[in-house]
Amino acid sequence: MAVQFFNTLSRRKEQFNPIVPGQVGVYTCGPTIYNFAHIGNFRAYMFEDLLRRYLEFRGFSVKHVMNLTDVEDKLIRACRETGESLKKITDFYAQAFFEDIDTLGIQRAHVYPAATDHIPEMVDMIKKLREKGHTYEENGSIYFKLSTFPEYGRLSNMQMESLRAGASGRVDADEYEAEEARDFALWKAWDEEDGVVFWETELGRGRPGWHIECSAMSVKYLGPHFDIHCGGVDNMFPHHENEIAQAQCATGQPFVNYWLHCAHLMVEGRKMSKSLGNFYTLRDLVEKGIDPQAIRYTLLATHYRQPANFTFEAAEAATQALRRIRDFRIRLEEMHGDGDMLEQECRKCSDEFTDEMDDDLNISGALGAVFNFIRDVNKKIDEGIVGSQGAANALALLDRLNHVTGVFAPAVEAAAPQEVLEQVAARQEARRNKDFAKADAIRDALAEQGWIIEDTPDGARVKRV
RNA sequence: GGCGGCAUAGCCAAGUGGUAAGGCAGAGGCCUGCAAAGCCUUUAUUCCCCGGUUCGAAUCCGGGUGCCGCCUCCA
Repeated sequence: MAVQFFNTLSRRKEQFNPIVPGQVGVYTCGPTIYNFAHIGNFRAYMFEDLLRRYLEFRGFSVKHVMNLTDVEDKLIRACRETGESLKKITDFYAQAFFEDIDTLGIQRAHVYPAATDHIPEMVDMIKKLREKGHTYEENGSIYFKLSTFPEYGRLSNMQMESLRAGASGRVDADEYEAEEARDFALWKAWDEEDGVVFWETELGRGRPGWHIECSAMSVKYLGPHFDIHCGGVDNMFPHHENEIAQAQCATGQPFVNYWLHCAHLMVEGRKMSKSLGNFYTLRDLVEKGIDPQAIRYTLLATHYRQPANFTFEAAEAATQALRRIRDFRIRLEEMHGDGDMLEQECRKCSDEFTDEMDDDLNISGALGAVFNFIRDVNKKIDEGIVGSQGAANALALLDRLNHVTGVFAPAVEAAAPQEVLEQVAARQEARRNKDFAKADAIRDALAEQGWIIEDTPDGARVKRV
């Protein structure tokens, strides 16, 4: 089977064929760095991470670009309210963002273009749009004239006529300067509220509209026509529609072949919101003592187009699932001698995993295949027929699948200190002497210190709780 | 008002016409000095509700109910 993705443009699964065989350009809408990202944001970044890793697993060479929005209304407000410079705020939250994606094991994109580093590119694109008659000016601001782009609305299936101006209640249509409320700003003229946040350009003193950065930067780093563009479903309209309008009108070429959109995350069955008290940043969850890998697992385990529900019970379940995986690896590492090569099990697992993932990244099915593999191999280990080579084959497979998912890694934990090992030895001695009361006392004492003792035919195994 | 998504066991969640994956939790058993880990059995006669199509539907169609997203800058 070939890789298939659900393309928002066609609303169906399509076989994935890159423009240049073997190479894939991926652009993903990144964070506005004005605050710590919340776990809903990370669900989207996790999906994009999985997409990129799976494409690489399937042999594609991927170039991944993710923008950082570092100039925008909320940021300017933050500057005004805190008195800090734009750069100080964005530098701080950009660093926090990178720390967070490292915590979650999300691979770094190849390029993280920041909007403020690409003002000339944006100005350039706006000039092209102006030359081609797609813009008009009002009070120094430049707007995109939607009526010049009949294709508008194709991605989100929105009929322009049906869009009610200001329906969301967030904008007072009367105050809007655009000829039509649907038109969007390419360039915003400076006003007093912007303070020192402005650029002097050929377009006048002002700042770019939000949408233009993604068009300008994606075209710069991936070319006018590239393969995949991702984002959350909320970005579909108007942001991605606007990107398409800007890019296609400016370059005269088709823009993106596959649009992939990630559904939202709910928390404890409700939409995440501060007023409901279920709004969490990654840092909040880590502070609660949840293993970042378990957070990764939880965010990853639901198919990306499915609305997901983050619960603390699910995070606990993920913690236990990871324990099962890690314990399985420990067992494999202890295998020795000749025995079953596990070739059949490995092939079955690998094939099923790939088939599931080929089908629009069906991670749930793929994880199911791996857990079936774990059970089948555990059974053979119980039968005592697995040797070191078979175990090595199984571990190699887990490593390969870990490159895709990041959840099949061995536990990262410090080796037991000497004192603990001495206690373990003392317990073994007690057991040999049938002094089980003493042996159990030592085990209980170690448990209180966070060490689990498991007796195996080859001796005691020491693990962190 | 318009457009779209979702509703599967206690929890998370696959499956989208052929008789309910997987993980966690629970129960019983094997193993163990006892545990832990592992394995086995078990846990939804049923997939939000009501109709319809079909030999057959969780899966298709119609109508409800509920939750979620978008409709100018929120993943």
